Amino acid sequence: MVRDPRLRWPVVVPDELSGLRLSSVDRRAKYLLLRFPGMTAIVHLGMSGRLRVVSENLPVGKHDHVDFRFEGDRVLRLNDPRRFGSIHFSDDPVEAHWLIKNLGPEPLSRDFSGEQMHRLSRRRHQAVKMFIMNAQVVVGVGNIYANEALYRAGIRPRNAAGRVSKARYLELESAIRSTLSEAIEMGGTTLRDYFGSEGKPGYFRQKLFVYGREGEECRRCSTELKGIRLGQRATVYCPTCQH
DNA sequence: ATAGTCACCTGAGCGC
DNA sequence: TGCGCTCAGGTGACTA
Repeated sequence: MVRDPRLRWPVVVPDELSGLRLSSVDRRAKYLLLRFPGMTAIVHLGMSGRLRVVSENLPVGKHDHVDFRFEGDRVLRLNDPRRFGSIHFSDDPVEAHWLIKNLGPEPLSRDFSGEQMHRLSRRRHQAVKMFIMNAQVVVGVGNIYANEALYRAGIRPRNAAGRVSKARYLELESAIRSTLSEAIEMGGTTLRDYFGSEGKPGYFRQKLFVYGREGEECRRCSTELKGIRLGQRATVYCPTCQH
């Protein structure tokens, strides 16, 4: 039941969804895949989206845009203040969906490698930070984790992707893996008003080396961390530890 | 084809 | 207390 269809794209629910039983929930990149027989809901939470299972009697709150109604009185309720999220439905295999089909490898899978990043990056002048935030290269690396991974790998964000050596891409691969694994372990990163599924903050913020620390001292060498903008996104690095 | 910019949206935070 | 401004972020669309 769509209360307000105005998410990133207008929400359109196919009639055939009615009566289907949710069979499983998967994930691809930052998309949640709610699998129904013959139909998949592709849900992105954007920046501020939350899904909660509540009673249908729970008063509808501000920004409660969509309800998936289930048996009994339970509903899966989407709340998304900033409306950067989205919901699509596909009765074809999701791998063929336009949002999914061009996505790069999962960063925690064996399909992801520094080797491949190196190969893909040849002759590219784009900044390496933008390169690893490109979902066709690897998925799941947003602004915060791109900053952190580059710090861990000792690479300057502004370096041209095509000039980063294979050895450094191998470093970067493990930096991305460790950064994301640890962040997941700690429940993600809470900044400002952004909270996790239980309404609790993510504690990875305490382990950030550079993100949000512009002007503060590098935890490793005490150099003042430098802030720049890259692709219109906040970028922070240590001029001493990262080259 | 690649690279860079724009746009979407709301609430937090800040200066006055 | 309130007003207005800036910023944050994911990612497709657009421009050059």
